[in-house]
Amino acid sequence: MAETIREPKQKRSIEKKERIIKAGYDLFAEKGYFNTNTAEIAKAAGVSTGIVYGYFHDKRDILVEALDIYIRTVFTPILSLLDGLSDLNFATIVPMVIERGVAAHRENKAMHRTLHALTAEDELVAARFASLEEEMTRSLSEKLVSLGYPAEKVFEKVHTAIIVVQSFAHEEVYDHHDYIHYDEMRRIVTDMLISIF
Amino acid sequence: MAETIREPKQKRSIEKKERIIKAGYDLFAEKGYFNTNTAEIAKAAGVSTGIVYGYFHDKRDILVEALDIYIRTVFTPILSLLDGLSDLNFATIVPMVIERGVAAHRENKAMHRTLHALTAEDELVAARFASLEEEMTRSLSEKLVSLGYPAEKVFEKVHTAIIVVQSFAHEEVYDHHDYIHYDEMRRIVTDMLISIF
Amino acid sequence: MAETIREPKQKRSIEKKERIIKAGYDLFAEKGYFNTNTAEIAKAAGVSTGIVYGYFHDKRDILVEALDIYIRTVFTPILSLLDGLSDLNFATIVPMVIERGVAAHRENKAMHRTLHALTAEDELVAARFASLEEEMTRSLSEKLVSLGYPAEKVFEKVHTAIIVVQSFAHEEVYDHHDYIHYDEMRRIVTDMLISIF
Amino acid sequence: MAETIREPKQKRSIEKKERIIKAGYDLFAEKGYFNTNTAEIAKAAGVSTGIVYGYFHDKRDILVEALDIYIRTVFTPILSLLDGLSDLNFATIVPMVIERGVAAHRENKAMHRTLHALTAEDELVAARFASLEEEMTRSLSEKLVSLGYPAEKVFEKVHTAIIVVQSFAHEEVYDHHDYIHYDEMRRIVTDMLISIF
DNA sequence: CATGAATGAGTTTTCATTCAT
DNA sequence: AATGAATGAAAACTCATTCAT
Repeated sequence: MAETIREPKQKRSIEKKERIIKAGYDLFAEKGYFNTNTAEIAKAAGVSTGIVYGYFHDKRDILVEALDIYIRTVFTPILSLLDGLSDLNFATIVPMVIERGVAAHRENKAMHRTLHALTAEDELVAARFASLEEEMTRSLSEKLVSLGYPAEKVFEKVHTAIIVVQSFAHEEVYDHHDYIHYDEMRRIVTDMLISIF
Repeated sequence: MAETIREPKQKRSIEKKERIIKAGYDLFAEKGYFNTNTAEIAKAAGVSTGIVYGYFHDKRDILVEALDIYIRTVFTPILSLLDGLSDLNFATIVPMVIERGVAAHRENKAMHRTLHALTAEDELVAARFASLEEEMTRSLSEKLVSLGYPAEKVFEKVHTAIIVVQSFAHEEVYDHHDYIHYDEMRRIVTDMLISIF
Repeated sequence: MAETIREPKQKRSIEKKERIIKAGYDLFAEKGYFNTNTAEIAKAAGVSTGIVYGYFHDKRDILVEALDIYIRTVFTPILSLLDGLSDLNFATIVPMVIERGVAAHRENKAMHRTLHALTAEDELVAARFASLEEEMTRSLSEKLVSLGYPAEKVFEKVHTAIIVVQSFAHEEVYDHHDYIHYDEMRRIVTDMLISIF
Repeated sequence: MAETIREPKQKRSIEKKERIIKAGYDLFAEKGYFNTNTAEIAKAAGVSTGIVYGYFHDKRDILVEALDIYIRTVFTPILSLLDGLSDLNFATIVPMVIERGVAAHRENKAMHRTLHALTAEDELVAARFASLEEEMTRSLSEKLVSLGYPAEKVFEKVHTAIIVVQSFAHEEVYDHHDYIHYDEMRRIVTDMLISIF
């Protein structure tokens, strides 16, 4: 009963599964998770409703796989940003990271919002989000330490930086208030973060 | 076909309406908006399902009113924090504000999460959240300026401070990662914010 | 969640609940349990699909209530048959009981079949059927003993009689084979049962 | 549009068809007809879902073939029981037949239940069951008459015996009530049947 | 012959909203 | 104003059967 999920091996099937995830991703992003139904996803993916349940346990399962894609999309470029570095000039690094963070938000605008939202209604999504943050914090911290940065309080510093970048990116991408000059704000945030390190 | 939402004048009615909002607030906070149905709200409020629609247009309307309560609950104490001040010693102010922000989060823990989540599925909620931030930024900025703080970039500074405090409070209240020492992190955030002003 | 079942107090509601059970009863009897869906039941009862779930947990719940009706219908007349007796003349009693048993079968023909069938797919139904038999055996046995019949092996005798009557009734009502003269067969069964007592 | 059901001639195919019937038999017996799906049957038989429709018209067709197996299984040993007889000593025959009937029930316990159940939802199954009984009655009657038993009412007597044995076997195998001593009951049934002949 | 992915109609169930009382 | 029974559209999910490979 429970194990009727197909792990597609053939190329055509893999493509189909990915089409479903993509359709789910787009629809969830556009209309929100609760405003999207499986029939729509199937239709958007160009498959029947039935086969959706051949690849996924249920609707939430699609979301979870979409979440993984999202995480990879957002996480990887930020990490790879530090790969090329040999010394630690935060006056250069911080603006780059902020830029990348904002870009990631912008590129996945709607999905970020939806996924973030689900955090309140779904434990599993919340857990994955938390572990994404953890992984980012750990990876970045290790990178810094390997480049000679003192290990003391490095987790706390990096974690603070991450939530600040996220907040700012979220702010700039979604909440865009008229009374704020975002260039100025970005400069303030940048200086603030440099002051940590 | 006139809109038939009552603006209850009598005390008994006002109480009843408030009981419904309170019940909605608690239930939404506990189980999320989509996992709560109107019958439950009515029952928890001790009224009939039908009369809910005498006081509210629809289910979302209850949410919106609950949102207002939330906003008042969170907003007022932070603003009043600055009321007693006569000079601007940020080394004192910043920790107080952070403390207040975390407390507000803690006291309204679940509701914050739910409301924040709805931001992605509901335009109106998103708009109210945005205007809450705007109002806070404006009020606080004016307060600072009236106390002699230079007006230049004050909106941006205050706004940055607000989102940072929010992020940190959210972090400390919900996401509580094992690998983070929150005392240290709070100190880092405090210093960081002081550095802005 | 689980306790949203209405226990209707008002006459109109009780009637409605009974209409649903009756509709279920008839439809299950006519087309079988698995070939009947809730929408049909609702339609036949002249109610909406939704309200069915106001009165019953699920489709099977309707069946269970129908089963209770069936049991009462079949059981009561047979028991009351013995009520008027003051002495034990089995040459009179046995034909009467057979007659009543066949009549009960005939009157509830299709439902008996369906209910009996469900025994194989549903534990609860099987259990209720078993306890019906138990109750019948006990009641009849007590009755006989109170009228002076020796208590020794009375359960076994009565139980045997019950299953024989049931089998014969089932046979006569449903399976009606051409090569059998049912008058003769009934006489054989009658004599056979008299021989027990 | 010719009917495309294969009548498998090759040994491998015949085996495959029989594996499907066997799988169906076991699964239907275990979980009931409606709670078993064709994919499960195919999997249990070690074949693809598609090929099932190469050997059977539809799901019910599998059931029908399983029914035939069941009938042979139950029918043959009882008939052969009488093969060795040369005289008619019912005091010996009746207990043997009862014993065989109970054994057949016990060995095909679950399937009997399922098949019997289907009687209510499926005409064809009902018809086959009826003709099984007819065949048994006729064969046994002929046997008896050929051994010198008077032909008068022999069908009715034999048929009565058959349904009684069936009922008792069903009772002993499935319904096993605590308040019944089955040894005693079997003795009662035995005596009762001997009294017929 | 064989595979197993794909179909899509059909089923159960929920729930925001309405309405007779 | 108030009740709570009633509505019915909509949603998630299943599965017998077909079909491209």
